[in-house]
Amino acid sequence: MRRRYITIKDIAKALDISVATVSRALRDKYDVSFETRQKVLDMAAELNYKPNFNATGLVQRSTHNLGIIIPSITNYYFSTVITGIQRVAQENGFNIILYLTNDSPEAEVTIVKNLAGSSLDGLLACVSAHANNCSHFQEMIDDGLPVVFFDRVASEIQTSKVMQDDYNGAFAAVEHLISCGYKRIAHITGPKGLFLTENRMKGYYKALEKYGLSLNEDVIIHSGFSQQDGEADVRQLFGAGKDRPDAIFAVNDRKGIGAILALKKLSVQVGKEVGVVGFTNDPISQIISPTLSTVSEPAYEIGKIACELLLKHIRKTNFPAEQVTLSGELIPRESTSRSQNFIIS
Amino acid sequence: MRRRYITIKDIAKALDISVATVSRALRDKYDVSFETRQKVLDMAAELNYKPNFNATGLVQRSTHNLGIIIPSITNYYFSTVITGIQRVAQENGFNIILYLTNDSPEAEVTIVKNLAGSSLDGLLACVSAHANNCSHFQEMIDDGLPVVFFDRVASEIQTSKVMQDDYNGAFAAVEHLISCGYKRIAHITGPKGLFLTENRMKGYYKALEKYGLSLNEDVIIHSGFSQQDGEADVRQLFGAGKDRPDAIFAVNDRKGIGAILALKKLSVQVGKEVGVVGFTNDPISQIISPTLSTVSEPAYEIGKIACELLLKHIRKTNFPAEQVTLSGELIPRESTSRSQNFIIS
DNA sequence: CAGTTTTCCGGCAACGTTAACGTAAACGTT
DNA sequence: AACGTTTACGTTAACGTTGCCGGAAAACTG
Repeated sequence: MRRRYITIKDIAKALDISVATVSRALRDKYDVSFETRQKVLDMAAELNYKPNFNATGLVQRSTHNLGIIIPSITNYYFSTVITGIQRVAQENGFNIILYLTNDSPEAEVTIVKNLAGSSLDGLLACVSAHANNCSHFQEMIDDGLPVVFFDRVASEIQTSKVMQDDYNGAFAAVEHLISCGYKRIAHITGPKGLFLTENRMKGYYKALEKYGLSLNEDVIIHSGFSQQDGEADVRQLFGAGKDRPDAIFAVNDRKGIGAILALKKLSVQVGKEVGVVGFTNDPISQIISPTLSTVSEPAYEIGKIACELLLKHIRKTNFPAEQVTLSGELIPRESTSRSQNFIIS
Repeated sequence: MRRRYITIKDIAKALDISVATVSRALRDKYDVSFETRQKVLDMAAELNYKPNFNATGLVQRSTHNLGIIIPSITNYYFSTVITGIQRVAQENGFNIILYLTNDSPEAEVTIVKNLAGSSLDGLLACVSAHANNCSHFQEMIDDGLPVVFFDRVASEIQTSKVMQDDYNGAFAAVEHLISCGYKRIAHITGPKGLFLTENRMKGYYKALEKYGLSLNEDVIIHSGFSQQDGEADVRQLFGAGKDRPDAIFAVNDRKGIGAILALKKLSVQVGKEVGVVGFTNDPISQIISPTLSTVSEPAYEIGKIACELLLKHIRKTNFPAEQVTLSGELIPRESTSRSQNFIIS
């Protein structure tokens, strides 16, 4: 139980006017003269008045809180998206409340079901990797809570979504590998069923098709999104008795990093013997040796736009759902360069 | 303006009892019979009742929101601390609200001053790098808002604080460098005046002193905490006409990474010629080549304990301030190994 | 100058919940 | 049988704010 704060009643009493007038004056609305408004503002500043969001929220049926549901924040992409969201939210006087699912669908459902409806004005969501069902989000929307998806979107739900151009990004990545002369290109990707995974895979297929390379299901591995997953995938691809690929397209940089590390352990010369390209442009991709070729993702921009869209949904009921796709850029680095000579350390 | 939610009034009306009884039944308190409690619970489930936090917050003078003020979240340490905080908060039914200062003292002051007091039950804070004054935090505390500092603490403020053992960690790092035979050890550190910076510097001094190495102010550089700062510091240390150091103790891994990259650009063999040790045990320190020796920080644990302490302050007024120091561990890797041979890529 | 409009302000109810208090019925006690 | 106790509920007043309505005073109209 906190100390009592200054309220508009205190201001009203101090100036011997009514609370209604104070309220209007503070919100700069109709029906209040210049002088009284000035007096109220001065007194509010003097008493260090802070509005009580619980009270305003109660009467206006709104808090100024936006929820963010995200698998984790300990990687470059997610933390940058959140930074973008936070920036827009702060500029517009909204708080962001963070919920972490740890990529567990059960945790996600629990969190969403427990979202006390009234304590949130809107929701930004990135679905967990192994989600098989998104009806809990649909329920929120039916309840009248605006929801905007980013990155890992729930394709079956009709609402605004913001993502990078997974299809064309993947296409560019694989096209780049092909243009470097790699022929047998593996794809280590995320869980099946995820829209993001599907789209990057389609780009991969399309590039192979365009350049007349045969599609080989053996070199496509579905697993999680972590560095460890990347390492394990490569160990599998390069296991004994396998027909080894000469290039790897990883669904993201973390898996690409894992791939490079695993290849180095296998004494494979990355770039020269086996090309690797990732997706994200995580700063770490410039630090690893050899540096990792990748496709940049506008993470900050995605967060920013997602939040802006959510605010539009909040401010205007029945704001039509928009689907925004931001394009990235291919960034060739050493991991797809055959000319250089990298020594295994 | 959201759709109206089910309230306890609806439940009361449906069962033809009073709202007070419903309220008591839902909170499992005194003065309600087993049968009516059961009826209320069933009806609440049937109607999908969700409590309105604005209303409870208003009457109890509390929300279930904890604020986190932090310079940024796009690095391993901070995002991991937040993950720890989030976990504890979620388990205890608290939300966390994120505020980012971007290491700008002005932004920090603005954010703290605008924290609508009534919308927060407590505050976790990590002060910005160039803060010269922490009176805005003191004001919050005087206002009755519990505040707990973590990592970068404001030493002059009397409240609970959680941090790693900067002094002994730094001592261990420098002692390790000395034991590896490095003699002229530079220290690239954070801004002056920060408690964390001071403590790590004291550990550095102490190790030099213990092993009879002379202290040379020329090889101590104060700057920011980023990788770029680390690179710039090394360029300065290894500039023309300088008496070059043969080892670098970086205040954190990001600067250590920057140092390694800069040294590689200068064609200096890291480890063999110049040893580098960082602080944090960021995963990236195992990915860079050569891998970076470091002192681990229990980031998740720090977040967890900070949040637990804050909850204690919230639940019990005048809970005595505690100062928790967690010890890390020296992790020697290639960047301080003279035997190995690293080729510059 | 009477009548009409505008300006400015106060009173009151409401938002959903809880705490304090009141009370009727049932139960125990001697 | 008369009294206190306990149990289980209802009534009411807050919490801080805003929206609606009404009304007095001031300003404008012809």
